[in-house]
Amino acid sequence: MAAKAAVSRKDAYHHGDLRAQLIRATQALIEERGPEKFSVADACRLAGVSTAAPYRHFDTKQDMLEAAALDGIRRKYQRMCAAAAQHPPGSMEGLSAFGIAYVEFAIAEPELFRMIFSIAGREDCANPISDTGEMIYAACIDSVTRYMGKSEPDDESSMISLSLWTVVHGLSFLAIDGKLKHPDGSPVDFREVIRSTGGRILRQ
Amino acid sequence: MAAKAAVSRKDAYHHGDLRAQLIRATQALIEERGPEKFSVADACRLAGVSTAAPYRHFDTKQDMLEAAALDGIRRKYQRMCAAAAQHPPGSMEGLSAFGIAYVEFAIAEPELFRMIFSIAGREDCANPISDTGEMIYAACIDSVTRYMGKSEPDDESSMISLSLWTVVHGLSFLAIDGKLKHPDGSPVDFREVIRSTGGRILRQ
DNA sequence: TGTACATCAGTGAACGCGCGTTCACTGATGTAC
DNA sequence: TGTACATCAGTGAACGCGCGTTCACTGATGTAC
Repeated sequence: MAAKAAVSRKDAYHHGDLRAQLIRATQALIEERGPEKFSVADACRLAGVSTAAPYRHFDTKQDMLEAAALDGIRRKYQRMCAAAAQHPPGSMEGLSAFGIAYVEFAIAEPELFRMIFSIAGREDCANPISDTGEMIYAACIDSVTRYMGKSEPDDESSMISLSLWTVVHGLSFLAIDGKLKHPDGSPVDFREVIRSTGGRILRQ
Repeated sequence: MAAKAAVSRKDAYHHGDLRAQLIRATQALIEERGPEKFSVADACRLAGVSTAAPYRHFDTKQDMLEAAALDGIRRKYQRMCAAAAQHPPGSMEGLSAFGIAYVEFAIAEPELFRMIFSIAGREDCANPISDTGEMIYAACIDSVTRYMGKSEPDDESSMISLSLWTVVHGLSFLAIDGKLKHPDGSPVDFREVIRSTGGRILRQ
């Protein structure tokens, strides 16, 4: 699916939403061609504005990319929380849903998923992207702690959280790299893997 | 550590090794500045040759990047095999060493590690990078099958291999993104995690 | 061993292109009176 | 309600730059005789 101009030039003037729209355009282009090929000019074409317009909202190209990544991880966090909220807090089902939403986001927006982590990994100092990542991890530790019937996180619950995160993170990358297959080529259901592996880790 | 010219212009002439040297330069630059910032011209400066020289060995910039990734995954495969070969075939220790070498490669060359998988994941058709990945996975299945005392891989041994791969792949990304920490900030020893989680998965 | 020559693997200058960014500008909007 | 004006958020033209790639070339090497 080729990206197309979403807004006519006329409507773009003072529409009050250009920042958000440029972020969407950036994300769409990254998925379509990869972050290496991304250009500010392309994002402008897609949003239907002049190439100077983004500089009212972002300092540099790098800022645009980081804003796109930040928007991505925030959406991811929201979806994970929404999925977990369908189940009792601290339940096995809630934890599974939390992890499943993690992998689903990676599958839905693989290039953005990759970019989120390569930015968060490359930046030395604390930044909003890492902060949101910390919130996700904190929510995981909290659920695990509740699941185990404890009032405060301890070494055990945090090590278990790390194991769960490892599995979910690993599954995400294997899924978007097309490796989640049985030897005969049939697809592996990552939800099943999360439920079974997650169960085994939690029950030790 | 800034990359520096490794060879004087004089020596570069007909040195018979320019292809390999450009690959090393490409890898060094990717680690230093990230793949987005990589340019053919920079690689030439680092190798001490003119900007036209690479075109004796590569068709395009993209070819150079792919050659760098292919060289990377082949080195990784060799190191993993060398590490596993220190232990009896099909032993727990051999499997752990195999996985530990996987994560160690990711930690040593994080940007190359990322690039290997984003190229392998993005390419539709089979390519040499994916082929090498398949060899690594096949070696894992083989070891697991031996460990379980079976003569042929079956559903069980391949599912266990997938779980092990998930853990090792996930740990690699968490490690290079600086997430392998206890809540108090002290580092988590990924070798311990591999041995313990791997043991639990293998023993079910 | 010496010479002629084909081939290989570089050089260095040049190219056109698209990019990121800047600038003076202007049309649209909201508000004070 | 109508008008004047400050501010906001765009335009469009332009810039200089560095890039990927091409080209005719040339020095070094290996080989046939």
